[in-house]
Amino acid sequence: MRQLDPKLAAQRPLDIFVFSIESVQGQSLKTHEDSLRLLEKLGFKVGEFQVFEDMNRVIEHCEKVKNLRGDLPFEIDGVVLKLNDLSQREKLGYTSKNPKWATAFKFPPEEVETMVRSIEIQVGRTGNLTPVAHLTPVQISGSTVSKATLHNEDYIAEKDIREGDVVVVRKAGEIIPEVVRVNMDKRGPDTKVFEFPKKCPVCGSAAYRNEGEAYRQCLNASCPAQVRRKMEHFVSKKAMQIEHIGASIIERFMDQGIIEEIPDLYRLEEKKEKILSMDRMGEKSYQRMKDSVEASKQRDLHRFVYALGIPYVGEKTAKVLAENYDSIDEIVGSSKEAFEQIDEIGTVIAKEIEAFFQEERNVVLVEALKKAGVNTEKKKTNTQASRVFEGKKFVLTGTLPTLTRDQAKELIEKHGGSVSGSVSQKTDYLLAGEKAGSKRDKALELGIDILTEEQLMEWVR
DNA sequence: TGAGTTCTTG
DNA sequence: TAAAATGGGG
DNA sequence: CCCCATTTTACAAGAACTCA
Repeated sequence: MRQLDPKLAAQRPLDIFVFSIESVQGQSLKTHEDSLRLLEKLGFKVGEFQVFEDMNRVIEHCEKVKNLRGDLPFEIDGVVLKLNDLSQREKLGYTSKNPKWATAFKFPPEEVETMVRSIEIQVGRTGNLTPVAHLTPVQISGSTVSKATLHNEDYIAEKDIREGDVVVVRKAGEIIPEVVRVNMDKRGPDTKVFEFPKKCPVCGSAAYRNEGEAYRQCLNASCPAQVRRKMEHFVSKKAMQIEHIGASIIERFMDQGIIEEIPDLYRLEEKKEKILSMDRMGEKSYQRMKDSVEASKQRDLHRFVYALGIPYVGEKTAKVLAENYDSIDEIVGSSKEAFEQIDEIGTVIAKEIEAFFQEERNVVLVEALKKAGVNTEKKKTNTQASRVFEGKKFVLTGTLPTLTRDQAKELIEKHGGSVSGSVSQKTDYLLAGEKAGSKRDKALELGIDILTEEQLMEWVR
């Protein structure tokens, strides 16, 4: 489906099951069942569903579907269980990743045997050493598996996984390869217990493992592997979102001495000659990278905080920090006592943040980025407003439940839309409240979408 | 200790 | 992991 | 025009760890 030319996609024998409806105008849906019935009535195919009152029936149903799996004209990997009552759903809400009102019952994944050719050690952004099994490639549920993570030292020891072993592999959730166990019957006579390296495989410095911790870590902050991974993290989509610079460009540029550390990304023009002289690097590639780097100077504070790669400061915690401080300088100048006062930040993370900014190198990094022109301050609400209404013309009518007309207008304009007085062909949306009159009729006649205040708010959120 | 996040992997 | 888009270079 | 390398993106889980 992912085609630039829709005609190409249209040629493919595609079909759709609709499984959810996000918002409807002029209808109040109380349950998920209602919404599916409505979709059916409107002519959409919906996935098969059933409503249960009793959890035991739900379990029975999952078992039943499991047995039906092979008979279906399409592949499934499980059954989705959702709370039917929409108001109850709202009460449960979401974590930052998942709804709390739905879960999936997954069928046991297909298991296949293959051989562990070698166990390689990778060094991550934080210095953690993670062992990865390189396998003789095998097909499992539709794709080729050639590697699988072994997590850590203990995991290997517990399952006694050795190079040369025949192992049972499966794809958890049909995606992530996992080594389930060793087939001991097929163990060769001269396999050796895997010895986890005590040195960083990249920089050779001693790798320590703290009491009670799972990972052995390379503590050398200048370890090339770590520097590289930190840079990948910095440019990544959820961090500074520098497009067209990925893992392999970073690696090649580092090998060529074009970049050594993160701030060098902002000085590509100094190395333009060298970049262009590289294989498969032309003016266009250079310019694209340059433009992306330039654009990254305008990212909001929370992205910057996340991009720094402070231990345990992921996306969520970065946002929490950015809500509590207006700039990176304020964060750098703060203390662990202050961090601890913030909800969701405890003693451990507070200490990590403080320690991070006590490192000279990290302060230098922040200063260098600031100097390069990277934004390190929280943007004002009006500049960070979304542009969801860009180019859209609105007309207001009736009395809105909570907003005054002026407030609604301000909100629409803040998000890039415009408001006009009367409904015409050019109108994109009618925002209608109580006692909407002729404008509403006109909008209906012209087939213009009619929004409630609630839907408008939903949109800008 | 349960819930949620981070970190890592293909 | 797979697949499409993109640009470089032959 | 074709081949190739690179990026991007969706998919997703499990282990480790923190917070409260």
